Amino acid sequence: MSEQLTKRADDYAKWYNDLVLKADMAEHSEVRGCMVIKPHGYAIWEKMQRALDDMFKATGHVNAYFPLFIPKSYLAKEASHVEGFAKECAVVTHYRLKSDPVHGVVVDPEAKLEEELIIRPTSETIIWNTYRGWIKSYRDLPLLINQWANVVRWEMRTRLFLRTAEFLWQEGHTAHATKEEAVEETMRMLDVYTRFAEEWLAIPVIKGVKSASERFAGAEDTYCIEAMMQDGKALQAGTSHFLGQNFAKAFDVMFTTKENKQELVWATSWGVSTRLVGALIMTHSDDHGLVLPPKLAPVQVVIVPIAKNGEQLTAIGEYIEPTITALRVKGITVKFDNDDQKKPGWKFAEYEFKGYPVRIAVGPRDMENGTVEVARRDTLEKQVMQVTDLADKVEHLLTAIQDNLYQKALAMRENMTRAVNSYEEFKVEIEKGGFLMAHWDGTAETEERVKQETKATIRCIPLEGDRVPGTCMVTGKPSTQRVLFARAY
RNA sequence: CGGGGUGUAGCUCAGCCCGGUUAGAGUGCUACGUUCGGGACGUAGAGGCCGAUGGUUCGAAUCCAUUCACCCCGACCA
Repeated sequence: MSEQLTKRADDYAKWYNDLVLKADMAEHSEVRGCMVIKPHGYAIWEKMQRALDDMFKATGHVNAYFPLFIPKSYLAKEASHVEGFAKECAVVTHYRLKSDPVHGVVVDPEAKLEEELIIRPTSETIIWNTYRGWIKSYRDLPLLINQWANVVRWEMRTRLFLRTAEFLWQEGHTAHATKEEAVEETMRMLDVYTRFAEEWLAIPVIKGVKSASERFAGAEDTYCIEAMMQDGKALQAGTSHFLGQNFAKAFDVMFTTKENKQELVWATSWGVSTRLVGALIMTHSDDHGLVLPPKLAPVQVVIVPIAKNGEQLTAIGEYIEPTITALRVKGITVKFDNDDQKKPGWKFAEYEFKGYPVRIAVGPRDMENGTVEVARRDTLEKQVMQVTDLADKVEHLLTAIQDNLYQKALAMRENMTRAVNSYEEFKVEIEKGGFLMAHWDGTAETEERVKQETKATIRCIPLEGDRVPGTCMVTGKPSTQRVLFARAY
């Protein structure tokens, strides 16, 4: 194999980086902190978008698009929001260049903006400023809007897909007449993300609420789904915020009730990003390369003919054609790789590395026997199958792979999740990685101390499972339930 | 912003300590032939301002200074 991949056990971070680059998903751009998402990576994101967008539509949302540029003053209107994002905003100060004999082009000092624009790190402010004009009456509510967009957060340190200066995401922004409706919406979207993670990404997640210090800047409550990567670190896979009336207050968004009273609107926002591509990689992939759950694989089944010459290739094409048709009728994406420039062995390695879930090899021997060789990427098992009813068998196999990936990820998480009862035990256990369920007194001081001393943070206060009270592992004060601690991405 | 590293062929890198013909390898690329059930082989070829600038020197990929870029580890964050 010419493309040597670092082993996970040797250096997990390097393995991840190598994999992203060598599987042709993305590369570093010339601009620091930014990446080029290449077709194989982007196709995965497109599949995610499609599935999520359908789920958003099914829950009553519509798409719209708001500007990339936000007047600087908007950000300042919500106190905690500005505090959260000010440090990482790119700012546009001028609107024109002019040619310069020495430097080619320079910023035209004459073209300074009256009010500087920031490039959105998120869109709450501009959206709520717009909503003010849209919402007048209870009849205008609820307003359920999503946008697919890019955002920029000037990060000091970046990693492909997991953290880049610019990234792609969706952000839902909804407005409601009552607190109850807004809370309900927050939870509904958290459930949508949970279903998406488990059914599509094949990643089991823990639903929870963030502690105050991890809360979104401007939210009353931030809910999240937390996933565990193979190295035992946590990764936040989605968030849903109950924003209360904070943005309505900041942007003066009032509506007239049935009783003809003026009231502030209740808000939510929720989002997932291209970081999910990173989550996908770090959950399922192995030392042989990318492993993709069938539901998100751009191509689910690749067929590699093994032919000595053009006639054989044609014969194989005819032999397998009914299967290809039958697979496509089932909505399964199939690629018949009849490129005679590349050899079968090369193709095997290539498709394996890029994570195609199922590979079917067909050669002269198969045509004699009425068979094909079917290889599954998740287990690397190969078996010879009769070509009869092959499409049905492959369909079942894809389902089995999807299920197997989820079960494997779940088993891994279960193995690496444990309850700890003392801080001493915690300090030892956290070094081994994984999720630690421990009692916490609910104070920011204790949380901060644990973070400083162990680098572990409270990922969330789980909404489900063990909710038995106890005493804080650090201070011994009362705790309402165990919370999830981990080191995180 | 601290610490470490790397810039030489499309890619991965050697050469640099100890300056000296025409700067190398593997891989990829092009052509032709033999091959084709796990990244084939042979033959012939194309491909480089050695990151940039300035010094030292008869002579610099190599020594010195400056500078730029990127990567990795930390602090900050989705």
